[in-house]
Amino acid sequence: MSDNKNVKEGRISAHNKAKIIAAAEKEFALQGYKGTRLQQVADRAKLPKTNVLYYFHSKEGLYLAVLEQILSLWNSAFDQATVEDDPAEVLARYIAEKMEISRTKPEASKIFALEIINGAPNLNKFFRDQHIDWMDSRVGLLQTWIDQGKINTPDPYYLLFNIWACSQHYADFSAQITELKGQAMEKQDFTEATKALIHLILTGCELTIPAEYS
Amino acid sequence: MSDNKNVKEGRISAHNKAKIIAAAEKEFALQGYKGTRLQQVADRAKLPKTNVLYYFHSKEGLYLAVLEQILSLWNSAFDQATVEDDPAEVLARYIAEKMEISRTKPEASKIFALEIINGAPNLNKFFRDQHIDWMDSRVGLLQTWIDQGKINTPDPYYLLFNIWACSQHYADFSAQITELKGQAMEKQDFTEATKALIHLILTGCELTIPAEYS
DNA sequence: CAAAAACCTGACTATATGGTCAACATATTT
DNA sequence: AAATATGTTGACCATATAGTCAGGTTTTTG
Repeated sequence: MSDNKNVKEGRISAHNKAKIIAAAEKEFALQGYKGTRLQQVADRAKLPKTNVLYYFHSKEGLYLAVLEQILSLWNSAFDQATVEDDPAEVLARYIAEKMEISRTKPEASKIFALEIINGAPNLNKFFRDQHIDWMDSRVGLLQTWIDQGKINTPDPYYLLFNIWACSQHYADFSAQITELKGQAMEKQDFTEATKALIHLILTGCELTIPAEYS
Repeated sequence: MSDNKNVKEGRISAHNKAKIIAAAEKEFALQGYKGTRLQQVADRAKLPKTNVLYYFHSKEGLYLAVLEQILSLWNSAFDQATVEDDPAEVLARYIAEKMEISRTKPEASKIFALEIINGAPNLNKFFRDQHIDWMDSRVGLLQTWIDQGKINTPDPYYLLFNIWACSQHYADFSAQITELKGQAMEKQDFTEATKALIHLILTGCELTIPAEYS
């Protein structure tokens, strides 16, 4: 995972890698891949630029390391859901999870968005196949629920796309939201936005909203 | 609008400006501002790079011209809706319009998204104020409908954000959607996606879906 | 406590790219 | 048909930046 045959296993200073990746995450999210300057990453991490290159042999290597860490955020309780579970519970929890990521990891969300807008040239390397498998599996589950008449929605693909779209939006478009609401969203605002989204999606699927999410 | 005191009103060759802007739109959408090379814009427009600089004195000038054109897409029938109108009709039509823009102008949508992810440094110059006014007005309208019990949703802001999020998603994340669905969305797929989204949002607001959108 | 491995970094380089400029070409006006 | 405004372009430049390298320091290991 993290030992991209870079250096033969950094011991004490794997600490530095973390600092650099954290700094790089912020820079990539704000400036994009091409717009990010290694010098700025180094400055943010309070290390000389050469040190950054020492751990990650190239800008691309650094970017891939950042991306790899970001993709781990896709893991969710929804992965293990089965037909036995309650659709309303599962979906509400999934939406809440996604919203929580947007709140706590907005940079990760932005980098993911930038990558996809760019045509996902790097994601495909180590994400594509498992992502497709995951999708097939989850679409299958949702379709079963639809067939059983438990949820009412025209298409499981579009349902998932719309959930992702809305939850990601609160991270990716935070600048616009801040302008239009007059101030940045706080934790409390996210709680309300999450409730609103769960209300919209579950009601939209003719599901009853679980008590803990209403 | 288009005569940024650049050149004293190009006559025959305002034609070139259009060619350059169209080329730039594609490049900026795919590569981002920093990632876009003027040479590539010029190549795509089949003109020498110097000619691009002749019409748009700088890369930033070109970008702003592109952005300005994109922002005109925000105009919508929803702008003129009043309390008298039928909320279901108005919202369904608005969603359909937004989806149509995602289908026919994906580059514009992507550039807008990139700009906002970047913190909207340029949008604020000539979009911010009117955008805020528009939002206040439309939120007011929706709130009236909510108060009248015509639509059931917790918050007009989040309703609009979620509509934008979903409709934009089909343009911005087309690469991911193509991977997961196995092929790029065609016009017919957009028709289905639009129906699915209208179903989700209107049902989510406890509105009846107008016949022409079901 | 050596020796080796890992870590650190200032000085440098190759290259790419936004932008300038001056000479030239073509339209437009009087 | 001058004269003037507008359009065209190759050659050039200043600058920024990813990446190299050699010589150093610190840490780990036997």
